[in-house]
Amino acid sequence: MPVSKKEASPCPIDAMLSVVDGRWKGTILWRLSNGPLRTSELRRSIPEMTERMLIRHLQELVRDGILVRRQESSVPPCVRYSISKYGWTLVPVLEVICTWGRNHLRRTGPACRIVSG
Amino acid sequence: MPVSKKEASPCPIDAMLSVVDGRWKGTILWRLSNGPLRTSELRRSIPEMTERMLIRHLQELVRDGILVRRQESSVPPCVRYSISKYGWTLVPVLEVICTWGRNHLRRTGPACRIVSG
DNA sequence: GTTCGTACTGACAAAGTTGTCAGTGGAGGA
DNA sequence: TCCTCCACTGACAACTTTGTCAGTACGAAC
Repeated sequence: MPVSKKEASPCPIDAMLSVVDGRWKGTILWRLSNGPLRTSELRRSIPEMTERMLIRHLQELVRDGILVRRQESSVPPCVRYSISKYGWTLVPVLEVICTWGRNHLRRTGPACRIVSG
Repeated sequence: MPVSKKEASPCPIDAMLSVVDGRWKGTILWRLSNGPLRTSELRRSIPEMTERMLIRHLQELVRDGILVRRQESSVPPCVRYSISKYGWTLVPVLEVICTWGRNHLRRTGPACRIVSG
């Protein structure tokens, strides 16, 4: 069940976009850029997102090497997601994207609720 | 008939991605970053893309203010698309995306055919 | 006078993404 | 005992995006 639509593309732009693309991936990465979070913490911090989609996106980000999944073998289970070393190379790119997007919103839409809020 | 899926989102990352997202938008922008092109020139330069999709993406990019459409009132019609002044602010962002993507492909996939080719 | 090229539109099918719902197993609380 | 929490899976419906096909108007080439 892939979440990102693109099959492997040889275009670097597509390749990059396929990593962050997905309805909630950007948001998830912003949340995690403040430090590791448990699955349920992430879910509660993005109430519009369903648990199903969260988990699907998390799995893809882990597959792409952007996130690390760490599980404490306890009951109830405790799984913590964090941005991997490789994932951190993506963060400055997201910042550039965000800067442009913020400016773009000033032309068209309302202020941001996710990043500056 | 929207091509980009996202309704207006207050998140700047989503806002930026909604502009470049779409199966062929990145490629179209790369082509046009070398100078204006006619519709048919663009179509021929990206043979995997159908004319229908090209036109839909072009219209969205014009709507978003990224491209400018200039029509010479001649027969047969001659329409030329170019990157707008505002659109040029997007190009450095695409370059950052491209750089990361190229590196990402080195971890996983083959070399690029669209940008470096 | 039939076909080609140009830049498009509309209707619709196919494919891809997201959302909904139910269910897993075991600890802990009422 | 029943219910909740935790992190997840599977089946499938709903929606979005992409692709296919036909058709428009006009002139020019053959």
